[in-house]
Amino acid sequence: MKRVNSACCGPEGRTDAGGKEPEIPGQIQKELDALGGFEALAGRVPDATDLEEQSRIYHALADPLRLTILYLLRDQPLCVCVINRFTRLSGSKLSYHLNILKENGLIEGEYHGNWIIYALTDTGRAFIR
Amino acid sequence: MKRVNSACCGPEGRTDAGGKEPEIPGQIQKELDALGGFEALAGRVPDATDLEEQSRIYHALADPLRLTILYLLRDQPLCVCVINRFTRLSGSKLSYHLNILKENGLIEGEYHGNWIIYALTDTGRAFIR
DNA sequence: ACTTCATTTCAAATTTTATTGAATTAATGT
DNA sequence: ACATTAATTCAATAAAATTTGAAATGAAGT
Repeated sequence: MKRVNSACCGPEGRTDAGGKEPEIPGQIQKELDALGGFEALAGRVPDATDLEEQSRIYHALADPLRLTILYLLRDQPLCVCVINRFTRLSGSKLSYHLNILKENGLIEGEYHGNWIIYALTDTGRAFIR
Repeated sequence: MKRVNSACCGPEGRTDAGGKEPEIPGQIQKELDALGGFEALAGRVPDATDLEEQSRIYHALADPLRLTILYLLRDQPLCVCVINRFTRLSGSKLSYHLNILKENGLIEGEYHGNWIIYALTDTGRAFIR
């Protein structure tokens, strides 16, 4: 890791005499204060529900196989059979990954006769260029 | 983004020794043909390297704690000490998550005197609005 | 050199996620 | 009702990610 300016930005005089909290370097403290101080940090972070929703979607996207499926569906809906014929996965494995994509709102599936046809949702489409 | 015929036909074989491919529903087959047939599917899927890179980034984003850190860094760089004071995580746990964000190019850190100051990279910023 | 502070690294334990193969459901046709 | 095909579900296992606490590192001050 790059190391820079060892002398410059120490903590300036503020002592936290009884304090157990770690010191904060002066430059950071200054920028923090300019933006409303430590307390204002909370306002920049989405609430827990929101963060969990976001991270669930990212988790669904975090696998090359699942991304492959999404790209396959980019231009047209497909039955599981075509996806399977392309990926050569075992049925249960493919089903497992399709389900993760579905549960997290990236694809949706619908029976058409004997087959299930999967298609990207709008959410899914937003991630596939 | 590069799209190349690579993700197809991986090492996982389906045990289909009888050699009979599953049927494809007529409507899907028609749409498939209109877009170049089954063979053209490969061209719509990025190559394996590309997919892995994408999924590594999504994995880094797939955790509420790590998203929290990214949002904290949205408006200014911060030392580990401030992030820690906000999140109240153990040092090693925080370090673990910072490292995942760093390894995947979402943040970068640099020593300033006694502290390490982390900041969003351009890549990281692209995901935090 | 020694001490302290901020942070990281390591190894072991725990938790979560993914893979496998067998069994099951759903739809269609006979 | 029975057989066939498409796809899912289940339970067990394997693999990967996360958490924990202790020890190590790097920088600055005494």
